[in-house]
Amino acid sequence: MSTTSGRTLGGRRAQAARNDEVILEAARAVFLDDPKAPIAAVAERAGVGISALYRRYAGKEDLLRQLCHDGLRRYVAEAETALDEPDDWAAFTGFLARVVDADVHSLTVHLAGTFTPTEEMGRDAMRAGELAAALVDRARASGRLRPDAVVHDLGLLLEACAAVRVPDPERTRQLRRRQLAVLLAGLSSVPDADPLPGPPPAAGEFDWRWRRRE
Amino acid sequence: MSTTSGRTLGGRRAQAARNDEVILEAARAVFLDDPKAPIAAVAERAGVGISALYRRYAGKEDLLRQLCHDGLRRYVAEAETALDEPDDWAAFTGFLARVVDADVHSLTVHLAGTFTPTEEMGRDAMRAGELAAALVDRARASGRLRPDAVVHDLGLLLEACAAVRVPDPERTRQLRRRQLAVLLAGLSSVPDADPLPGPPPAAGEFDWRWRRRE
DNA sequence: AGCAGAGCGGAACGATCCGTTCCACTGTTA
DNA sequence: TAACAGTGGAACGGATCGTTCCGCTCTGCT
Repeated sequence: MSTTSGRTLGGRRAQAARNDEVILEAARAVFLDDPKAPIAAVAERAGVGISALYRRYAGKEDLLRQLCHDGLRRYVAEAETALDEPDDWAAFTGFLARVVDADVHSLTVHLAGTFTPTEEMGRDAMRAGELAAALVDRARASGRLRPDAVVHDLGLLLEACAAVRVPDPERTRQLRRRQLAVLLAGLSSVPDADPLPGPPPAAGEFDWRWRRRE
Repeated sequence: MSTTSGRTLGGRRAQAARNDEVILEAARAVFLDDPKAPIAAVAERAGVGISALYRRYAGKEDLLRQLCHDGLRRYVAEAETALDEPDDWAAFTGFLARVVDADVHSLTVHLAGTFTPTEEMGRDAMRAGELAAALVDRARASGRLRPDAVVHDLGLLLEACAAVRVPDPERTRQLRRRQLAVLLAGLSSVPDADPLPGPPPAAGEFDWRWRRRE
C-alpha cells in the first residue's frame, strides 16, 4: 500500500504496531482467567508466535509487571473520576462497580508476588490507597456508609467480587454485580445494626501478597 | 510395652493407627492452603514418608476424593444441626458461621474437578442442597432474610468468605467472620431497599466446577 | 530365640510442563 | 537487490510431581 514511511504505516510496521495491542489484550484475558497461565497460552490467544512476545518483553516477569501496573493505573484513574462525582455515595458505589467490572483486582493483587515491583508501582499503590481512603471517608461522612467500616474493608469486598467466576464472562459480571450489591447493602448504615466483628482489616495485613512468592 | 495383641495396641500397630489421623489432618491443612499442593508436602507436614501415604490411598486422586467427601459430610452434618435450632435466623447464621469457620467450601468446591466423583458423593451433594434450601426457606419465611435472596446466593457468600486468606489462620477466621457479617447484613430485610440486581444465581450454574478439569 | 512380614523412609524414575533461546523464513525498506 | 526488522515455532534445559521400588526396622507369632 503506502510505498514510503510516514503515512498510516501499511505492511509490516502496521502489523507490528497492531500486535502490540493484540498481545497486551490477549495477555490480559489469559492472566485474568489464570494468573499462572503459561506464556505460550498468551501467544496462542493472540494468534502470534512466541517470538512476537519476546521481542516486546524481556520475559514473563516483564509482561506481568506491565499488566499489573496497568491495572493499578486503571484503579487510580477510576478513583480520580469518582472523586469528581458530587454525590458522595454515588462516587463510592460507582467507583466500586467500575473496578469490579474491569476486574482490576485480578490484575493487581492476584498477579502481585510473581515479579519484583518497581518503585513507581510502589508510589502508584500508595496513591491508590490515599484515593480509596478519600472515597471511603466521604461516603462515611455522608452517613450512607456505616461508621465502623474502614478503608481496608474494600480489600475484602474486592476479593469477594473477584472470587465470583463462571465460564461465561458476561454472566460473571452480572453475578459480581449482585455480590457487590449485597456487600454494599451490608456496608450501608441502618439504624440499629450490630457492629462489625473483630479487629477491622488494617494497613499492613495484605502487604504479604506483594512480596515475592515461592 | 504390651507384649500381646488386643490391649491398647502398643508399638507398630498403634503408630500406624495414629498415622491414619495424622496424615488426614496434614492433608486437610495442606490442601486447604493450596488445592494443588504436591503430595510430598502432605507427607512432610505429617512428618511421615511418602510410603505411609501410598499404603493408605491408591493415589492422589483417592486422597482428594476422601477429603472432599469428608467436607461434604461436614456440610450436611452442620445443616442438620442447624435445622434443630428453633430460631430460624439463628439457625441460618449459625450454620453459615460454622461452615465458614471449618472452611468447608475450600474442601468441597475448590477440590472438585480434580478427581472423578463417586455416586455417593452425588447423593450427598443433592442432600446438602436440599438442606440448604430448607434453611434458606425458613430464614426467608421468618422475615429476617430479604425476599429476593435465593438458595444459590449461598454459593456466592461462601465463595466470598473462602476468598479471604491471610498467612495467619486465626486472623483469617476473624476476617472471614467480618466478611460474613457484612454479607448477612446485606442479605437482611430492610424496609425499602433496592432489589438485588441481575438474574439470581441458578441451579446449574456452579456444576461446571465438579466436572473434571484439564 | 528366631523368623516372616507389615509398615515405613526416601531415593530414583519417568512423564509433563514451561520459560527461554535459536534459527530459518518472509516481506519491507532503502 | 541487499540488509534487516519482524516473526513462527521447533528445540532445549530445568523444574516439578506422581508413583514405584528397595532396603531397613521393629513386631507379633511360633
